[in-house]
Amino acid sequence: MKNISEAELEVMQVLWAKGESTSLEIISEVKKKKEWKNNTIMTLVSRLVNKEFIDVIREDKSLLIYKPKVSEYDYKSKETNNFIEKLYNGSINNMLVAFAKSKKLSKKDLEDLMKLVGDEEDK
Amino acid sequence: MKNISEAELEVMQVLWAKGESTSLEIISEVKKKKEWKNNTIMTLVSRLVNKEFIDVIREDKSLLIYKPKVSEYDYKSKETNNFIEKLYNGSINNMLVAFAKSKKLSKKDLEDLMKLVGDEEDK
DNA sequence: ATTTCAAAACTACAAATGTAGTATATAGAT
DNA sequence: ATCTATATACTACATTTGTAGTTTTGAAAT
Repeated sequence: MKNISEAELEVMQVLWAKGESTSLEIISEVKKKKEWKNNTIMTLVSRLVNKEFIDVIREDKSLLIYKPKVSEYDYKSKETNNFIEKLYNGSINNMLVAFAKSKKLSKKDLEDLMKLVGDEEDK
Repeated sequence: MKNISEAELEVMQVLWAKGESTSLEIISEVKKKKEWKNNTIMTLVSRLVNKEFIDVIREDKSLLIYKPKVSEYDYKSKETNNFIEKLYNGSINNMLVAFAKSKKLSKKDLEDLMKLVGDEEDK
């Protein structure tokens, strides 16, 4: 599978949030965060279509509709695993240790997570 | 600051682990993980020197010595924050929730971390 | 002093990425 | 049927990255 570049990710985030969108909606959403020209944004869209991360649907009249082909969860967990592999030798714990030390992860954060994990493990 | 590319990171990991190395050592270490030509590896080194992630020291005779200019911790935390910013809206918790759900993070992992955080917070 | 061999420097080139501009096609207005 | 506005497609170009090959330099051997 190809990669989603950093700029392209901005477009995917919109599609994941909206489920699907027209070019106009993508453009207006992306512009809330980035000062990119319409053409720039549409170039990213079309590259994502080529890379098969987005489906294009022609719904009868006029405007095309763009729809993500990969789920946000699938893509992000793959990426996250990759990231942890590269920087932390594959151990999420290595990573968290670094964060815990820098105080960016508090006891309370962890307690909340414990609850969540507890619930999930019971299921 | 510039970026360390994925291939370049392989070189930095060696330098971080060793503290400093000669070209020969870098090459032999990198080759333990990647099937790259010597020239390829040295290209990465020289790009890192240009990007100022590595210092070159000419220690009297012959072989140059390469030394990291950024600390592993500094670089990796910056990168990690960046990553979390891009994918998880800046919240490490968002990320952990995803992992907890996929069971890649167990209750025991979290308990271990709790201890660590506890210790650190006392200091 | 000359030769040789390896380290270091420099050059190369395709693919991916960021960032658009230009051309075309077509729905809607007249 | 023609014109117009703009959505969509296609082209462009500099930079970064992956992946080396070629040239130069200088220490060691003879």
